[in-house]
Amino acid sequence: MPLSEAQKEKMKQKRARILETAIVLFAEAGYEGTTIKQVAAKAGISFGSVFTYFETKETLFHAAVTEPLDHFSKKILDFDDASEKPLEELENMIGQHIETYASLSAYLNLVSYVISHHNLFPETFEELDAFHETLKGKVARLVENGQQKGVLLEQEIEHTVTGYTSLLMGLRLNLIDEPASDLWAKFIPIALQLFGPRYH
Amino acid sequence: MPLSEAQKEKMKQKRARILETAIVLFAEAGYEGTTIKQVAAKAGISFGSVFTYFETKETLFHAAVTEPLDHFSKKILDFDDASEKPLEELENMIGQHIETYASLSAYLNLVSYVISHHNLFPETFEELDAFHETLKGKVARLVENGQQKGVLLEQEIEHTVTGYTSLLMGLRLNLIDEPASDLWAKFIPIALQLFGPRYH
Amino acid sequence: MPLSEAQKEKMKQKRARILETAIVLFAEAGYEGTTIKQVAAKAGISFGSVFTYFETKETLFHAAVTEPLDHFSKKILDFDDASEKPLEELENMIGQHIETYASLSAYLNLVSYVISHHNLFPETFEELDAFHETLKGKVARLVENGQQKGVLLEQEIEHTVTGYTSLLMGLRLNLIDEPASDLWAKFIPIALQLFGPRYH
Amino acid sequence: MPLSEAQKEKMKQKRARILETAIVLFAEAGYEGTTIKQVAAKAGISFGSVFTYFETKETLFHAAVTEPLDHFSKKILDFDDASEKPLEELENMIGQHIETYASLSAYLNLVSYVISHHNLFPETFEELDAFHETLKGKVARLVENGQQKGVLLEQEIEHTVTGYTSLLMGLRLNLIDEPASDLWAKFIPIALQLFGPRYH
DNA sequence: TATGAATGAGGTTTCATTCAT
DNA sequence: TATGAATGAAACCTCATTCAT
Repeated sequence: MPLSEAQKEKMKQKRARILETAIVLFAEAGYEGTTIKQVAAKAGISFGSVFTYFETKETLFHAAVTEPLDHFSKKILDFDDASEKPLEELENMIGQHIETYASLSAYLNLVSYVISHHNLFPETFEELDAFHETLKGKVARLVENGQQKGVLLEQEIEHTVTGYTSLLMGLRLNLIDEPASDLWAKFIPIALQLFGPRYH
Repeated sequence: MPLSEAQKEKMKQKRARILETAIVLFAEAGYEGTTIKQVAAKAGISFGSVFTYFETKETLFHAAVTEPLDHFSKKILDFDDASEKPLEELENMIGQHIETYASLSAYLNLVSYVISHHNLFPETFEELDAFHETLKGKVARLVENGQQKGVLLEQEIEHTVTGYTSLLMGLRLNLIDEPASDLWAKFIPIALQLFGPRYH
Repeated sequence: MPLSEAQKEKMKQKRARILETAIVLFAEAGYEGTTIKQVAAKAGISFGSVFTYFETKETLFHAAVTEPLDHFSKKILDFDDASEKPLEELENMIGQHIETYASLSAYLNLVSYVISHHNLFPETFEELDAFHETLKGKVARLVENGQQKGVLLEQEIEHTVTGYTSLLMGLRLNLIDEPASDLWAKFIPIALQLFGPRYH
Repeated sequence: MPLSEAQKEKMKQKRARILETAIVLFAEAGYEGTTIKQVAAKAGISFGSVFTYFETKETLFHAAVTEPLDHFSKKILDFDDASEKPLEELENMIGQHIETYASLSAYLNLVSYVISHHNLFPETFEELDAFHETLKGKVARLVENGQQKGVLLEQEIEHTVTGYTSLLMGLRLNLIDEPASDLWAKFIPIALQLFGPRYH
C-alpha cells in the first residue's frame, strides 16, 4: 500500500522543517555542539523521527548545507555579465547580493562555518567551493566587461573578485545579529568602491 | 617549598605550548570537536596536566582566544590616526594588517569561530568585540582625518570602517589554506579602494 | 467479511515463509542479533506485516523453535524400540537420525542456541527438553531391548543414550557448514560404537 | 610518573575480573544479549572502566573467548600420543577431557556459541578452530597408534576423532547446568566405546 | 607537579512496537 | 490485511573531570 499523496506532502513538509531547524542550530552551535535531540525538539517531532528523514547526523548536516544552495545560487547568479551597462549592472548585482546575504543570516553563518572547518567536511565544502568558483567567474566576467568599457578602474580582476566575496562573507560575520534592514543597504556604495567605479 | 626560577620558567613554557596547541585545535574543530586529550597529546604532555594549567576546558578556550589579543592588538593598532599624510598612513596600515592577518591563520580562524558562535561564548566574545570597537574607532579617526584633508572620498565613515574589517575577516576565511605569501600583498590596493583614495 | 479460502491459503503461506526465514536468521545471529526488519526483508514483506502474523518478536522466536518440532519428531521417533532385531533397528535409527540432523542445519543450530541459553527462553526450552526426554526414553528402550537380547554391551543405559544425543548435537555443531552429504553417513558406524554392538 | 607495581597488579586483577564476568554473561546471553553495563555491574566497577581495559565490546568478546584458550589447551593437550600403552593413555585422556569440560561450563558454552555463529565472529572462530585442529591431530595420532598396536578397532580415524570432539561438545551442551561431579565420570567408558577398544 | 585510572552524563543510533491510512 | 512513519527505551562509546599515587 503506497503512501497517499497527502501523506507524501506531509512528509515533505516535515523534512523541510527539520532541515530549517538544523540550519539554525548547526549555525549557532556547530556540528558537534548541536544534538539531534535539540533539532527534534525544536522541529516539534520525536528524535527518532529525524532518522526517518536523514540517515545520520552527518547526512543531515550535509543536506542542511548543500540543499539551500540551489535557491541561494539562483538569487546570487541572477545578473548579466555581458551587460551593455556594466556599472549599473554591477551596482544592481551588489544590491541583490547584499540583500540576499542580509536575509540569510543563519544559513550563511553555517556556510562560513563549513569553510572554516573544511577539513572536517571535505565533501560538503567541495560543493560550496564549486559554487563559489562559479560566482567568482561570473563576477570576474562582469568586471572585465566594465574595465574594457572604461567604467571600472583597471586592477587585477581575480583579486578584486576575491576581495568582493570576502567582503560579503565578512559583513555577514560582522553583522551577525543584524536582521535584514536598511542598514545593510548602506554597504552597497562601499562595496562598489572595491571595483574602482569611474563615472564620466 | 617555593618553586625555583627554572621550574617556574619551565611551567610557563609548558603553559604556552598548551595554549598554542589549543588555538590550532579549537580553530580546526571548534569547541565541542576538540578534546583535552587531543590537546595534551599534541602538546606532548599527559592530559591530566592540562588541568594543572587550566581549570576547565572552558577556561582553556577562553585563554586561547583572549590571551593572544594583546600581542595581536599591538600589531594591529600600530598606526597614527592623526598622521599628516593620512593616505600614506592608511596604505601602510593596510599593509601591516594584511600581513598580520596572513600570518595568524589559526588564531583568526578561531576568532571568527567565536564571533559566529558568540551566543555560546558571550564573555569571550565580549573581549573580542571590545577590541574590534577599539580598532574600528581608531581606523575611523584616520579616515575622518583623510576625508578632511581631501585625500579620501567623502563617504559614510562608520560603514566604510566596518566594510574594511569585514574585508579582512572575509579574506582570512576565503584564503583559509593560503600561507602568508606575496599573494596576500596583492590585496592591499584592493582594500585601499574601499576608502576611495583621491590622488592629486 | 470473512476471508476467502484463497486468501486464507495465501496467509498461511506467508506465515510459513516468515517462520522459515526466522529460523535461518535466529540461527545465524541469535535472538538479539536478529531484527524483525531483517526477517521481513528476507521474507519479502513489509516489517509491519510480521506483526500481523506474530504478536511479538518473542512469539515469533518461540514459534520458530517449537513449530518444526512436530515434523522433526516424526522423523526422529520413527523406529521400533521393541524390534526383534534391535541391532539392525539401532543402525537404521542412527542412519535416519544422522540424515535428519544433516539436513536441518539451521533449525538444529537454533535448537542448540536455545539449549545453551535456556535461562533466556525457559518456556521454549521446556518444549525442546520434553521432546529430548521422549527421544531419550524411546532410544533407552531400544538399547535395553538390545542388551537383553545380548547384541549390545551391557553398559549404563541412561548415559549411553545421553552420550548418543550429545554426539548428534555435537556433530551438528562441528559440521556446521557441511551440507547433507555422504560425509555424514560416515558417522553412522562411529555412532554405533557408542552402544557397544556385539556381533555373533 | 609511571604506575607503581601495586597499581599494575591491581589493574591486572581488575582486568581478569572483567574477563571472567564477561565469559559468564556472554555465555548466558550471547554477544548482543549482553550489555557492557551488565558486565560492569557484575564485575563491581563503573561501566566506563570497562573501556579502560577493553577498547570495544568486540575486543572484550574476542578476549573472553581466546584468552582462556592457553590454559584450556594445556590441560586438553596433556597426553602422550606415542604412548606404549595407547589404550590406557586414551582412557586417561578421556578422563582428563571430561573433567575439564565438566569444570568449564560457562567458557565452553561460550565456545560453542562462537562455533555456532562463526560467521559473526570469523577471527575469533579462527583461533578456536586452529586449536580444534591441533587437538584432533593429536588425538588422531594416538588412535592410529592404538590401531597399529591392535588395541583399537580399525575404523576411519578422522571421523572417529571428529565424533569424539563432537561428543565432548554435545555433552557440555546437554549437561548444561550439571556442575562438575561424579556424574560426568560416568561418561568416560561411553566415550571410550567410540574408539572401539579391544581388550585381549 | 605529573600522571592516568575511575566515573557517569550525555551523545548517536538501533529497533520493537504502535497506529493511522 | 498491509504498510511504514512515529516513538522512545536502551545500547555502545566518548570525554571532561576527579583523585589517588
